[in-house]
Amino acid sequence: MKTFSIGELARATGVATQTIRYYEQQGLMPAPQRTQANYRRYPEEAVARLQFIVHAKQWGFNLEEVRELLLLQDANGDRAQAKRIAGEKLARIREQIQNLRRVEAVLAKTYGECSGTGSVAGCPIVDAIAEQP
Amino acid sequence: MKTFSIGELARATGVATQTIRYYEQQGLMPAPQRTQANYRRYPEEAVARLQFIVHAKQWGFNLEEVRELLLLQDANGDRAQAKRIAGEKLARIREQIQNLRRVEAVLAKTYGECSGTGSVAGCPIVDAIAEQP
DNA sequence: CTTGACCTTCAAGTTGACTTTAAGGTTATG
DNA sequence: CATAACCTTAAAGTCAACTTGAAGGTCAAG
Repeated sequence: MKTFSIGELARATGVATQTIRYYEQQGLMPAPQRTQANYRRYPEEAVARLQFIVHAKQWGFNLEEVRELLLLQDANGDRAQAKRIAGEKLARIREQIQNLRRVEAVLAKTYGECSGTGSVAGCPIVDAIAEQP
Repeated sequence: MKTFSIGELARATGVATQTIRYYEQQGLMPAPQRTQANYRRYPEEAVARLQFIVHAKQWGFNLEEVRELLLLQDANGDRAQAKRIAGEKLARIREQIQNLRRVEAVLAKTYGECSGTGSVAGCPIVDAIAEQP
C-alpha cells in the first residue's frame, strides 16, 4: 500500500502542506506516523479524508462543521446526528438564499430602472439602499 | 438644527460609539466638528449617512463597497458608476445564489433519503459530501 | 464637590482560516 | 560532498470588521 509524504499528499489533493499541518493541529486530520527522521507518513486513506474536507468546505461547511462530520465518521456515529447537522446547515442555507434573493430582486429592479446617466442624486439604486431593507 | 454627541448618534442608529469612530477612521463617516472639550458634534445628516451604511451592510455590501457608494454620493458622481458598482454586486449575488442552490438541492435530496437511523456509514448525506461537488 | 455617565486617544485583542517567517534538520541528485 | 528540494517546529502575520482595554479628560446631578 502506497504511503505519502506531506508534500505528496499536498500535490495529490491541491492542499498546501502548511494547511495540512494546520488541519492536523485543528484535529481534522489525525496525526500520522513518523519516519525515523520525524517526517510525516500518510496512509492512502489520508487522501480521501483530506478530499472530504475540501469538498465539505466547497459545500459551504466551515471547519467546525467539517470537524463534526468527521467525528461522526470516526466514531461511526449515528445517522441521526449527521442528519441533524445537515438539517441545521440546510436551514441556514435556505435563509441565506432568501436574503440574497430579496437583495437580488431589489437590485435587479433598480438596476433596470437606473438610466445610467446623470448625477447620482435621485439614482434609484442609491435611493433603494438608503431606505429600509 | 439639532446636533448629536457620538453617544446620541449611537442610540439613534443602533451603532456602537467605537464603531462610529472606526467608520470615521476608515473614511466612511466624515470627521465632525468638535466642541471646546474636543467632543464630536454631529449634524443631523450624520444620522442618515450612518443609516445608509447600516442598510448597505444589511444588503450585503462590504465596507469597501459602501465606501465606493458614499464617495459617489459625496462627489455627486455619475450614475453610470453607481450602476457599474451595483451591476458587479448583482453578478456576485447571482453567483452566490447559484452556488447555494446547488448545495441546497443536493442537501435537501440526501436529507430526504437519509433514514436518520443506523450508523453513519453509507449515510447518503455523508456520501454526497465525500463525492465531488 | 464628588460620583457616575459621558467623552478622548491609542493600542491591542478577537474570529476563522489560513499564510509567512525563521531557523534549522534530511535526503536525493550530480 | 555540495546543493537543492524536501521536511520539522513555533511563532507571528494577514484580512475584515469590529471589540476591548488602558489611561485619562469633562460634565450634569445631588
